[in-house]
This record gives sequence, C-alpha cells and structure tokens, in this order.
Amino acid sequence: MTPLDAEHRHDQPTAAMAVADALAETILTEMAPGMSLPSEAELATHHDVSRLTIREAVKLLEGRGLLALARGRKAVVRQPDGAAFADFLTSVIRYDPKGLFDLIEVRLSLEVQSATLAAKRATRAGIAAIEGELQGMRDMLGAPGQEMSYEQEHGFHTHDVGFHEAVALASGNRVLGFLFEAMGRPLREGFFISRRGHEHRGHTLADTVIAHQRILDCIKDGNGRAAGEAMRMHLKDTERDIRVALSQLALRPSGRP
Amino acid sequence: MTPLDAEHRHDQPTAAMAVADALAETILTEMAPGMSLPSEAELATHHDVSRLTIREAVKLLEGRGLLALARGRKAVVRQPDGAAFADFLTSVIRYDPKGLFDLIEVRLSLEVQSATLAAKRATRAGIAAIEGELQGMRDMLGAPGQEMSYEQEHGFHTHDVGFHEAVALASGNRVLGFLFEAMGRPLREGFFISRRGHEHRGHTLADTVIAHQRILDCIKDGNGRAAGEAMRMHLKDTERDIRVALSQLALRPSGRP
DNA sequence: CAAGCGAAAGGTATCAGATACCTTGGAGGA
DNA sequence: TCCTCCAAGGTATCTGATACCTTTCGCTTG
Repeated sequence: MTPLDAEHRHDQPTAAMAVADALAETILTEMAPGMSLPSEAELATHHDVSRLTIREAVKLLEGRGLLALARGRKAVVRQPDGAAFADFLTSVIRYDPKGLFDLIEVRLSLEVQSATLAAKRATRAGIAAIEGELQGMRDMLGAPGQEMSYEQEHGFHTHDVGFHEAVALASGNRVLGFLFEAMGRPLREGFFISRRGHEHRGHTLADTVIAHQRILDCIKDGNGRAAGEAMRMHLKDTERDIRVALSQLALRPSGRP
Repeated sequence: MTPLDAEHRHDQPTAAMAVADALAETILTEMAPGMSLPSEAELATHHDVSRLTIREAVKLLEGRGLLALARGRKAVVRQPDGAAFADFLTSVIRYDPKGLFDLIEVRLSLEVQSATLAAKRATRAGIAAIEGELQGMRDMLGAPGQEMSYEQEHGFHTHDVGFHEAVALASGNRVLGFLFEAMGRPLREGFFISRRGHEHRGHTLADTVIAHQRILDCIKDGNGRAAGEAMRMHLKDTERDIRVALSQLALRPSGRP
C-alpha cells in the first residue's frame, strides 16, 4: 500500500490515469531525458486502450513537465526543470498577492544559503560566470547621473537575475538551482508591479552593483559566513525597496476594482 | 512580448494548449478553489473547438495541479498544493539519488528559517499544534529499553514529520508550508532506503524527542535565533545518521542490478 | 408532512474511424 | 556531393456513439 500517492488520486482511478502512472514509472526508471516514447499507436496496443486514452495520459504527463510534445514527433522525455513549480507559485501569488512577501522571505533564506555554499564550493568556472554577470550589470550602467534607456534597465535587471542564478549554480546544489529557476518568474511578475516605484527607490543601481561586488568578493575569499551575510544585507535592502514601492502603489487608485 | 513564457512553449501552439492557457488565465483571475468549470460541451462551444480538445486542455491543467477531475462531475478548481512540485522533486531524485543530499541541504536551510519565524510569529493555536505532535511522539515511545512495534515506529515517524509541518505552519509563511509539503514525499521515499539503518543509528528516538522539545521551548520563548540554532543542530544529527545508514547500505550487495 | 426510493437528466470516460498537417528519411536529380 | 522533393509515419483534431457515474427531482410510503 502506498498511501503517499493517494493524496490527489481519485477513488476510482480512470484508465488514462492508470496509463499515466505506468508511463511515469517507466520513464523514471528506464528512460533518460531526450529519449523518445513509442508512438501513440504502439502504446495503445501495448496498454490495451484506445489511442485517445494514451493521448490523455500523455497530456497529463506533459502538464507535470515530464514529457515534451510536438506535432508530428514522438513524445520526448524532458529534463526536469522548475517550470511546473513556477506555474504553481505563480498561481499562489495570483490567488493571494500577499504571498509575494512569503516568496521573498523564502528566497532570502535560500539565497543566503546559496551564497554560503558557493563560497565553500565554487569552482573557477563558477566564479567566472558570476563575474561575467556582474560585469554585464556594469556595462548596462551609463555615465553617472545619466538617464538609462529602457533597454539598459532591462538588461541590467536580466544580469542581476543572472548573477543570483550563477551563484546558485556555483553552490553545486541542484535543488537550489531548480528552486531559483522556479521562483524567478513569479518574482519577476511580482516585481513588475513595483517597476513604477523604481525611480523613487532608496538605492540606486550603482548601489546594487556595489552590493553584488561585495558578495562576489566574499565568495572568492571562500568565506561562507561573510558571503551569506552580504547576500542577506543586499536582499534586505531590496525587500525594503519593494515594500515601499508596493505601499506607494496601494495608496493610489488601482486600475482594477 | 513575453519571452518569459516561451521557455517550455512550442513554436506552433496547438489548439489544446491555447485553450489550456486561456482556461488557466480564467481560473486564476476569476475563479476560486472549489468552484466548478462549465461542462465540457459548453467549453467546447465557447472556445470553438471539439470536446476532445477541451478534454486534452483540461487534462493538461490537471497535470499542472490546477484542476481536479472526477467521473460524472464537472472539473473543480483545486486549491494549489505542493503535489506537483513533489512529483518533480521525486523525479529529480529518481534520476540522480545524489539529489537526496541536495534536498536535505535545502530542507535544513528552510527548517531553520521556519523555526526562526515560528518563534517570532507563532500564535497560541500554532504552538498548541506543535505541542500536540510532540506529545504524539512521546506516546509512541514505549518503556525505555523496550522494543517498539512497527506501528509504534511508524506512528512516531508520522508525528515527527507532523512536528516539522506544524512549525512551518506556525511560521505563517505559506510558501514555506508548500515547500515542506512538496519535500515531504521525496524525503520519505529517500529516507525509506535508510530505514534498515535505524537500528544502528547513533541517536535514539528518545534523543529525537529531547531535540524537538528544545526547539519547541525556544519557539515558546520567542527566541528566533535559538530556535533556528536548535533546529539546525537537530537536523545536522539527522543528516549524519542518514549518511551513515546510506553508506552502510551502499556497501552491501543491492537488491537491484 | 417528512423521509426515503428510483428513475431520468446531465456529465464524464472511453472507444472507433477519419482527415489535415507536420516531421523525418530517403530517392533522385543538379 | 549536396540540394530538392516525395512518401511514410506521426501527431492534432473532428465527428459520432456508448458505457457508466452523479445529481436531482418527483413519487411513493410511513
């Protein structure tokens, strides 16, 4: 008996669901990402159901992120990534915007750990990747006091996110990497609300570069504790800016009733 | 342009996928968990596709955890939970058992934060829930030196997990709750391997109770820093036990080729 | 009048057969 | 040798039909 699986299963399992579970088991135990499943017709005869049932089972697994489907091609086993969880987190925030702060809170904890581990384990290549992103941020920064174009600001933000992902990668913890990947989109979606507030933020983009530089230095030194602390301070500042921006936004008449 | 969405979308979006996205948007913006979708026939005429396409779209969303389907009943919007991510983590570990340690590492960080936050925010009811689980662990503990039945051991483990979930709940951070829920199954699956090693573990179940008591005390005191530290120490011990058990297991001939 | 039973209505699950369009691989020509 | 084009195999989608489950409403009975 596996009561663990009963959570979101139904009383009377449907044929499609049975096939989906069987396929998932096969995929996880016998197949690797990139491999192709047999054709729908073959699966249908093999599992003794109609092709339609196979299609529904396969669609279920596609929703779970286990398979990639495309017209005219057999279903391909997917390298698992955080996309499914990203969808989930997005829906959580959409249901309740307060969840954004929960997400930020969790991210803070994970980022601190990420920086700490990166300081202990980062390879030369990993550090180079982090440095590359930081340099990218600098390149987007115009002359001091000069207004940035939208492209520049967007590019800066991209490299900012890239920096954090590079740190996660350097930590050598794959689950951390997945979580970051999964949290990226919901966070961006949440942050987008506060984009208007960026102009009034307490910290300039130059400050951000300095903060990142400090984190990188700690990682290079192999000082995990300091790296974690630097990351924590940086994120605390960011969080404060977001809170200010959101509260300003809340005071204005919203576009939606 | 929304390049963010393009990650796992296909070049030529299929009708089923378009309908699925449209449905997801509607669900997230206009519906609440528990509400029912229109019947397949209605959706078919509304979206101007056949019923089959609606079924595939709905199956996709079911796989994403957004809908619950049952025979003879309309599709019901689901309260989001961590099941989808649990599936994902399970697959990660199945592909690469080393991922279990990554998972444990992440959990440690989240548990520490969970305990820290719980100490700061826990309500009276939240603390009562944690106390209840701890008492449950004690009840399963037989007389000192006496052998425990399988039921007792299983019950103990259940309350152990319950304790940690109660702490996460008391932290008031919903995302943390989801993550714990999602990590529960993969961790149990991973731990199960080491069940045989339990007898040789360095720490007895009585020690575990003491460690949990210490955590609870810190939470009651509202001492976040101490609570986090107590949790960290407890988990470090647990992790060490698991590593020992797994390494012992690795030395024996495995049941599978 | 209330409670319980039963059948009809509405819904989903699954099957069979058929068409359109895409992808891939190979034959054939430049 | 390389490019082009066609055919085979595959998926995406539609139509129509059947089985079985859920809900509901009216009818019967105490």
